[in-house]
Amino acid sequence: MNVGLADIDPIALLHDAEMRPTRQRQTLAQLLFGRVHRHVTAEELHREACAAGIKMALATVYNTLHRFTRAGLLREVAVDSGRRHFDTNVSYHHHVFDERTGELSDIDEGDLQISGLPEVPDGMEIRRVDVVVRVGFADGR
Amino acid sequence: MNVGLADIDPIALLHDAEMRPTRQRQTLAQLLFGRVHRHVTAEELHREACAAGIKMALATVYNTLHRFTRAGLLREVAVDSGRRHFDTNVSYHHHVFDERTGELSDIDEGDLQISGLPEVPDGMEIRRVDVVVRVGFADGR
DNA sequence: CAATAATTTAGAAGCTTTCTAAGTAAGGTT
DNA sequence: AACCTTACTTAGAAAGCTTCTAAATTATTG
Repeated sequence: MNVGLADIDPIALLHDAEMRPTRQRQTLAQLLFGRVHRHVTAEELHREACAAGIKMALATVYNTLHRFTRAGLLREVAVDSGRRHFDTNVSYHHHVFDERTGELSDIDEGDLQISGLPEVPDGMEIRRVDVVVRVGFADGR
Repeated sequence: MNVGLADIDPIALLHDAEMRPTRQRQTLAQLLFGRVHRHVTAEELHREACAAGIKMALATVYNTLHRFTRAGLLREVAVDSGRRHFDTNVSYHHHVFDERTGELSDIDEGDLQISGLPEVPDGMEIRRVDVVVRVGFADGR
């Protein structure tokens, strides 16, 4: 349960997403989908790619994160109003956000349950439900 | 339920929040707490204040929103990673976010229920739980 | 009314994200 | 391979929101 992913083939993954298998995208796919599920921001992922020796423009990371999201490989999570967070786990689940560290972690599907989602008007649909449990030190800060 | 607030006295409100009753803060308090519950961004509130004839620096609006939040008069809602949203309704409730319009609306307390909130380690506490139901057109865009 | 402390302000600065236009790489065809 | 076409990457600029700074103003206290 949620321990990891099968080893993936970045080229096949990119092919399925109808994206050309460039060196940059292969690197990012490897970093994102290579092992366990992850939560990343563009900046973090960019730093990792550079650290791995594959320098690329930050704009490329942004472009790729958006393409992956559009392809259903990533899901965006609205946690803070400063930066965008992306989650490789696209199945239905919710999050804990640690306000000290800025770290995001999954709540296993089924642990947290929601009932009473509102009706939406005809022609509209629920796109996503974000539940973020924000935790911090009990003593204020 | 949730139709409005009693008319407030901005000076008393500011006094209770241990904030000096400046003209700017009185104006903002009036706009925020004068009638029904509201969701605002700094930019919106600033525009309203200017439209009401009380020009003030955008920085003042930010400062005041933060002070009000710290005083428990406002609550921040994490919905989009571009701007901060503040809600005058600080009681426990959740939100619907319309992705077309960028508008935020309340879900009445009790309509949407959550169970199974996670345990947090000793010394930590749950600061806030944000539930945002994101809606949009059923046909993609 | 003077003295002190808090607040406001304009503008600059900071950050994250997006845009632009030019260069580069990939895929398909011969 | 060589070629053509289209997709992708890139650096840098630009945009958008928020915070900072230092000086001027305003509120409070004695």
